[in-house]
Order: sequence, then C-alpha cells, then structure tokens
Amino acid sequence: MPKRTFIRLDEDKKERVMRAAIGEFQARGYEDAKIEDIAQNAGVAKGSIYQYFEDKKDLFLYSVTWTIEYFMKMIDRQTPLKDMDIYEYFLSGSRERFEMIRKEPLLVSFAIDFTQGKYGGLAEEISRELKQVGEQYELKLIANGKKRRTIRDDMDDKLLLLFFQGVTEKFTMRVMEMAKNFKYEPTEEQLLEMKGLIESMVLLLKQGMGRN
Amino acid sequence: MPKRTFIRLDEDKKERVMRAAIGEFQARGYEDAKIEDIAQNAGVAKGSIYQYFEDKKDLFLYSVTWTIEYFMKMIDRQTPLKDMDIYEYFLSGSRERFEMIRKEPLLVSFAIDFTQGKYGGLAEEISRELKQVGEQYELKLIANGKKRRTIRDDMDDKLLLLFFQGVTEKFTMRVMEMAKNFKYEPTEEQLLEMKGLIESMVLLLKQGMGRN
DNA sequence: GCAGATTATGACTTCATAGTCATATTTTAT
DNA sequence: ATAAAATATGACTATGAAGTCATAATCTGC
Repeated sequence: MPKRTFIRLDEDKKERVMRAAIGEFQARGYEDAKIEDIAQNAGVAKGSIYQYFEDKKDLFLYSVTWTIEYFMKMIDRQTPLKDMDIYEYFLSGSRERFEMIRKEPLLVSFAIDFTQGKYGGLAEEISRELKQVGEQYELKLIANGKKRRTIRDDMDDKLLLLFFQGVTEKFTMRVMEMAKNFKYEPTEEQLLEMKGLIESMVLLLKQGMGRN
Repeated sequence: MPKRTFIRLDEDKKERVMRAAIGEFQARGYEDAKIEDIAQNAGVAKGSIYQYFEDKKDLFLYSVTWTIEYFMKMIDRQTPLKDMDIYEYFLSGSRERFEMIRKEPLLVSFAIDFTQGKYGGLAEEISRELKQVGEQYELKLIANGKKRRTIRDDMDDKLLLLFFQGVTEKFTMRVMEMAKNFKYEPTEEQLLEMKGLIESMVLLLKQGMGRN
C-alpha cells in the first residue's frame, strides 16, 4: 500500500509515477526494473519514490492494483455486463479489447503479463481474484446458454469454459499484435480485416460449442 | 555456448549441472537465480560453473538449448510425425504431452515458461525458431485437412491455426495442472477422466473446424 | 510574513551476488 | 613414477542497485 504522502499527491503526479513504474516493469520485468529510472521518467527524485512507497515490491503491487482499477472504471462505463449471449460477449469483448489496446497499449500489455503470471508469484494473489471474477461470469453465460439452447448441453461447463478461454486468450494476443502495427489511425481496410477476423472466430466458436 | 571443459565432462555431471540450472531458473526466474545455489545443487563449486560457461547468460541460454534438444530426442523416438489428420495430431500430442509432464515435469515447466516469453527477450530467438517449426507443420496439416475434406475450407488457414493453437495451449496448461496433482501413479479413474477430457476436446475442435 | 508541517532531494550506506584467480587436486601420457 | 595438462575450488573483488537520511524547498493556516 502506498504511504499517506502518495495518496495526497495531485492526480497528475500520481499518474506520472504510476505510468513510469508500469512502463519500467513491463519493459524490463520486476528484477531488472530500476527505481532510479522510474523516478527519472516520472520526473521526481529517487528518494521521493521511497516517500511514496515502502519499497520496490510495494510499488510493484500498487502498479498492478492501479491497472486493475483503471480497467474496472473503463469497463463499468462501457458494457452494461447484463445477461448476454456468450457469442455476443466474445464479440463485444473483442471490440472492447481492440479499443483498449489502441488507447492504452502499455496498460494492456502489463495486464496481460501479470495475468499470465510473468512476474512469478508476485502478482499472483491479486490477479487470481481478477481472473476468477471473469471466470465466474463466463460460467454463468455458459449455463444460461445451455438453458437458452444456444450452447450444446452434452458437455461439462468447465470443459466448454476451457475451450472458450483458449480461443479468447489466443485471439486477444493476435489482436494485440495487429493493434501494435497500426500505431495511428487504422485504415478502413485494416478495420475491415479486424472485423472479419472477429466474426470468423465467432463462427468457429458457435460451430464448436453451439447446438447444431 | 559452453566452454570446452564442460563439453568434455562425463554425461552424469553435465546432466546434474543442467538440471540444477534449469530447476533454479524455473523456480526463481533469471535474475533471482543464484549461481552459488546452482553449483550447490549440482554438487560442484561455484568456480566450476565459470569453468564451464562464460557467464550466467551463457548458462541460461544453454539451459534452453539443452531442454529443446532433450525434447527433440524424445519426440523423434515416439511420433513418426508423418502426415496425420489434425485431430489425430491433437490426440496423440495431448497424450504425448501428458506422458512427458509425468516423466519430466521440470523440463516441461521450463519449456512452457520460455516458450511463453517468461524470460523476457532472453530466450526469444531460440524459442521462436522452435515455435515456427511446430507452426509450419500445423499449417501443413490444416492445408491437407482441407484437401482431404476433414476441415472446412471457407476460412483462412491462419485463422484456423489460431483457433487450433488457442485450444491446444490452454488445454496443455490444464493437463499440466492435472498431472501435477497425481504425482505418483494416476488411478484408473483419473486416467479415464483424462481420456474423456481429451476426447471431448477433439469433438469440440472437429465440430468447430470440421466440415459438417 | 512567520512557524510548523509536509514534501522533495540526491549523496551516501548497505548488501547481495556475479565474476575472478591463485592454488590444489586429479587425470593423462609416457 | 613423473611431469604436464586439465579440472576443481572457494576466498576474494568489483559492481550496481535498493534503501536511508539529513537537509532543503515548498506549502498551509494564521
């Protein structure tokens, strides 16, 4: 947890510090990240970082928390997260992610890294929670889909989830790569390609998990 | 590259050193791995490690190479790797991986970590090559599947590959977790569960990518 | 415009470990 | 059996980054 001093800082400085930290951790990994560099990039002195946080680990953990909270706010504003069909969920999720990657590539990269356990045990606890929230929701969608007869009911929910998550995760990575390529505004053509990709994937999902 | 001294060592010592190194890197990550501990676990002095390798990085890179070569030997011995159907490929691949995880959990964990880029840029070059070999083969299976009419031909090969890989990777992780749980001989029941899981997954794949 | 509180700073200390090297031990060749 | 070559060892050095702290600058309320 950050110290009182950090909490009372004005938003602008807080954000500068957090983005500098996240950028450093994302680029170099926890061990290689240098507090000195983070301070430099945030435009403060190294000593200040230690007025804000207990130690390096504290700073790292708060970087994770900060990122999660950032996305929480984003998502709250966008999706109503009501009871959707799982295919809609994939569709809107993919689009949402695509937008986020374009707007906040750093935060998305960082989130993917800690979700996938790239920082060893460090971020495990916090990110496991996050994962489970998503998972719970997806399981609900699957159960509802079965009732609604849009999902085959001859298979275990857990297995269907595995299938769905596998496709989703890999696909997210793909979308990330594409988004990186067109740094600025994507062309009409690229947007169409993206759209086609997403829709084809939905088709594959539907075909696989759906009741045919 | 290891020094001449290391290459001339007897197999037993070489293996002890490599397994100690891999164990350390896998458990603690590159930066946190301590040469002293590796030496200790291999039953040699710290100085000896530096008679064998240029530096820490050299040792790490060779750990990756050694692991890849180990699996190459394994796989060569098992699968004929002829022209299979992609569903058979998934099936036999899953079983093969299951066996490997039980036999060499450490090496598999390590391989998964560096394949997924957990060591930052360090292992990137070597492991990208490995990935591409697999990918090339899988693309061939997809192309053949289309000809043979076991795979739908209304979709891009790359997209089908993405779909296939997503499912496969996530599934491998799941299998890993299960294999960890029954450390010793799996019970009859557990083996059946495993078998069921694999077969259900094949069904989902077939349904999704297949020509229906 | 002053005093007390808060925040900022970077030179300095501490600490851990990568990497060295002089010496000891073992192996090989004759 | 002996000398030369190869290998092993761990105390020692060098390095670099985390974390400290005394002091300076800034802010806040009166």
